[in-house]
Amino acid sequence: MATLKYSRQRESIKENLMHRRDHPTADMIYTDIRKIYPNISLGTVYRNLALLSDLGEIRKLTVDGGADRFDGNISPHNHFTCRRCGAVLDLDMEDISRIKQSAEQRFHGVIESYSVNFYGLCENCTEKS
Amino acid sequence: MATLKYSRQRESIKENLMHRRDHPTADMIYTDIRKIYPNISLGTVYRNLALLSDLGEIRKLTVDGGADRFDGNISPHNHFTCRRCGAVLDLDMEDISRIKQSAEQRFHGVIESYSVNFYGLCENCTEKS
DNA sequence: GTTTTTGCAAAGTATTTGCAAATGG
DNA sequence: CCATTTGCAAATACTTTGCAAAAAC
Repeated sequence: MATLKYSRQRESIKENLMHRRDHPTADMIYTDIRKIYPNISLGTVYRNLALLSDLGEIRKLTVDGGADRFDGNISPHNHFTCRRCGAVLDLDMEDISRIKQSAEQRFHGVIESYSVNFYGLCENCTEKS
Repeated sequence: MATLKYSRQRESIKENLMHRRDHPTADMIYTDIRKIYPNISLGTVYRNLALLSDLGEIRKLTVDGGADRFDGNISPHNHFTCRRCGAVLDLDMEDISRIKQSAEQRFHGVIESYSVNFYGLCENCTEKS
């Protein structure tokens, strides 16, 4: 049955994710939440991130190099990862969802989702080049 | 100066990658190469894959869930990953490289590359649903 | 009271690295 | 010879998991 029960840890994790725009790793969230719940464990953070992601309440981002990132913004949008500082940023760009239809055209199977990641140097790191 | 020296292990790894279309993980390549060089170590496989990837002779693919994949085909193309069997397939689809310009339009930084991954069920797994 | 969630620690993957020996040029 | 590469093993990074206690309902 797996009825879902409330937990303040989970609530706090979601809350944390909703109020930041930096696409943190599980560990970054853990560090942050510990200021409120000093006894929370990293395992609990991972468990709840997986659960929230399965529920579709948050989004998990797999980017090149390093740990997975998490995003409280589930509306369709794409990301940029800076190869120098590692920052993961939202990209403000026109809708490209037609690439899904484009991929489906000659594909024999079911395409359920897709993810687009851009890489390069962010504004900050470009200046410091 | 880091002058590049020949190594049959590296040659064999590249050769292996060039003759398969299944986007293997480092470990899959390791298993295969050991039939030819039984003493090769997994570390050597990882080192050479990283080197070849840095040289631009092969491509490293980071996909959701699990180990990185490697592709001997460096011409621009996109991939599909099956959530059931884990297979990573090439997608035969129209050119979508304009999404890069689209992303650059309002972005203050440098976009050097991008990767597009589609997810769902492959033909085989769709039938068995 | 029963079920879910937690904290802790240990285990499980995936990948990298230090070092002495082997190989390449 | 000198520089690079290798094999091996240990180390690291990230994530999952077993279990008894705590919290939710």
